Amino acid sequence: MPLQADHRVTISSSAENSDASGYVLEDQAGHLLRRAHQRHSAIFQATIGDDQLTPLQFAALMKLSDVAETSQNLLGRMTAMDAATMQGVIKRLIARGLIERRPDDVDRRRLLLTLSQDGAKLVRELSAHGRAITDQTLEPLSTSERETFLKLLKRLSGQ
Amino acid sequence: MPLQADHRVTISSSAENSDASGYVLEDQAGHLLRRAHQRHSAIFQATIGDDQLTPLQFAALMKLSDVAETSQNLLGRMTAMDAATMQGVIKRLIARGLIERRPDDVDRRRLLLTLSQDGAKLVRELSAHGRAITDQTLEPLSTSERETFLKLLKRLSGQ
DNA sequence: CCCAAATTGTTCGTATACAAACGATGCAGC
DNA sequence: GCTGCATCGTTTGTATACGAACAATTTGGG
Repeated sequence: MPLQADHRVTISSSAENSDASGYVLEDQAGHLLRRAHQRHSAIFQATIGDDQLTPLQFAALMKLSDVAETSQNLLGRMTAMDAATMQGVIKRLIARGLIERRPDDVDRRRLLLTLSQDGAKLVRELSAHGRAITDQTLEPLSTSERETFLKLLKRLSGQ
Repeated sequence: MPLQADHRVTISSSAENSDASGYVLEDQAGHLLRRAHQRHSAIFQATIGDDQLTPLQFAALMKLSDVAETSQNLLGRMTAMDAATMQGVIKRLIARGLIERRPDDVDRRRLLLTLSQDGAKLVRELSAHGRAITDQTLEPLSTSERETFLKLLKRLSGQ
């Protein structure tokens, strides 16, 4: 059986018969969430205005600007990062001088984190970019569709 | 200022004033997409019935069962994986004996991929699990909400 | 007072995710 | 026929993502 020209794709007989397995990748929630997330990451990278900053680092900084000081573990839980991931994100933010860390006098297992002055400054500078990123991510939707989408997405986020 | 008991969280004054920066992490599309995707990955891991299989590998297998044979590059594009990622996923699927690879006689830059017999068998066995995963991911939504959500999510996926 | 269980944070290993660079190959235009 | 550009796949490096294991510390119950 010769392969088709150009793309070299051969459709299997089950696909020709309206996909007998009933599994269309393009319709699966997981696949679509991944793609939507990838598109969001690309918008973030193009819009944030600091090519050393990643979405996770930005989330940690923004949450720290809300709470002023918190433990590393709690920051991870507030930003949906597990302990190993949090450790790496914190390490890079400290290396950039954007946050500071001190042991908790009361519970010596804990480390307490705060924004440094540079971190606070960056947060003030990039907050508007953060909102623009969300806006651009949701750009294909009308105002009421955005509301509906976010409401449903929150229910799927386990929060 | 003494830290609060238990969680050691101090709310910054901007947060007390209804979050002056206007950036609430929990309301951002990017954050919510990430959490929804994490929840999906956890459901996948718990439901797929093969703890050596990852969502990306499963997607590649399911797409290959549709198309019978295709190039590595095209498979990557059909499953939203870039070339470097695809290379790693393919390597692991070949190592498990689930797919086979041969050079394209017509265009020697290309490699052509197909499911092996073991891969085809695994696809038959796990297709239903794949549909169950999507079902469980969308479980918090009613039927009409699912339809609405997927429609909107597709628009945000760039497809 | 002791001990088991839990919590916090680090490290390791594996799997994406993707930009950038590179080599091999193909193609179109001159 | 040659060349520039594009495509394909690999490799490298960095950043998550997360399970598992470990050490240090805390806590509550016996």
